[in-house]
Amino acid sequence: MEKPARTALDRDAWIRGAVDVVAADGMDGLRVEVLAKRLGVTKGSFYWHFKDRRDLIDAVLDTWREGRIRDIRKQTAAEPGQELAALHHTIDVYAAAKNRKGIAIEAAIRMWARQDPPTAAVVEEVDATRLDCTRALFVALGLSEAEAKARSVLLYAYVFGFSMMQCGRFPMDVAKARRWIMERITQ
Amino acid sequence: MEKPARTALDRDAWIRGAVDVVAADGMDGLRVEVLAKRLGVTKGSFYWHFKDRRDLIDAVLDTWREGRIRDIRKQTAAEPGQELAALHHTIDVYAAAKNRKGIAIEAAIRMWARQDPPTAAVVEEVDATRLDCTRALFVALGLSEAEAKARSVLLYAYVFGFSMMQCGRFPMDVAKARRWIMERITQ
DNA sequence: CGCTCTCCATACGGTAACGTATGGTTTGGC
DNA sequence: GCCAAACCATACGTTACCGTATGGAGAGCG
Repeated sequence: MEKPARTALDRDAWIRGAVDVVAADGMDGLRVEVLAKRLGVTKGSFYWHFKDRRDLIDAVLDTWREGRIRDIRKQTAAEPGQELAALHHTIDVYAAAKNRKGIAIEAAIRMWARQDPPTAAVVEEVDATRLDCTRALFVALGLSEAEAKARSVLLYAYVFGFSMMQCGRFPMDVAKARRWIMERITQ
Repeated sequence: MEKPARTALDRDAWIRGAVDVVAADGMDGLRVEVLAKRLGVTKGSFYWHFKDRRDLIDAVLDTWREGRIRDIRKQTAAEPGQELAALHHTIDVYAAAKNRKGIAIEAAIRMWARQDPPTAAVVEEVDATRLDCTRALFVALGLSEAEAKARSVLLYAYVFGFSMMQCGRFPMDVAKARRWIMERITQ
């Protein structure tokens, strides 16, 4: 009868390709015919799997939201006594240079959210989840609710903000600064 | 003979309109014919004042760079003894909700810089200037070079990052958190 | 008045992309 | 072997936008 597995797989292939394009060119750069060419097919295939371009965008957003929420829950699931290490690890993972693609997607989606309310809602959910996860870690370390929340905000603001900055012409010891900042946020 | 005043003025009017569009729709949304309609003229006028669309983008970038550099120098020009107040004021100005348009332009240009090396160079110059200005304030407050640089990075990363976050679904006392964070950065 | 220079409108050809319609190819079930 | 469903290619009409070519209106000046 049906083959939802294969269908789901092919739809996922489109979504994966779309995510790559978004990372490289932003949501505005996500074009049906361009993506089709990238995947070696024509848009006849696209309009079989998706209603229209908006349908693809929504699918990308859903995938992103679920992945980010699953990820932050995993990163912040610390054994008692390992909360500080989990915080350090979280900062490292999100601010890491190896995460260039993830950062690009974050930026693209947040930019797109400025003109698309549904996307803004998704970003809001992801941010709330992330903030709450690190808040819980800070609370477990003995801080007050208010300070735990403030530190969480500072943590993510730093991570996102640093990824948007171009420090190439500002001479400094990056590793040293990073260590100092991490201490400042977590201790 | 010539009337550089009027010509410069009209070119500036195009640039001002372009900046508005960039703030609202990003650099990809900056379209010659759309902007012309916004300004109540046709693109015949545009191609009189500009060589092509790229010429307009470069003009927008130049205007932005000069404005940002002039602005940060003004914000951080503190009398001796007023350095801490200047730092607080700088954070307030850049992170202020009243500065929504400025923040939108920052985000749009930084997004565009990801795919446009000349823009990346402009962003790099602006960032280096800003970082150096606050670095000088921290040094004037008696901190070491290394710590002054680290604090500057944290300061701007926080400002930019916070502007990209959607904290609507994260319940907290925003004013209180902001005060805590500001203390954490400057003291 | 007539000339020139500035500034803009109109008209054009070309490209890219959207979404639809329709037909062709493969594949699993009978 | 045949049918139907899944999947994709092709062709089409439409819109938006780029950049160019060309003409025209108005201002300043002799």
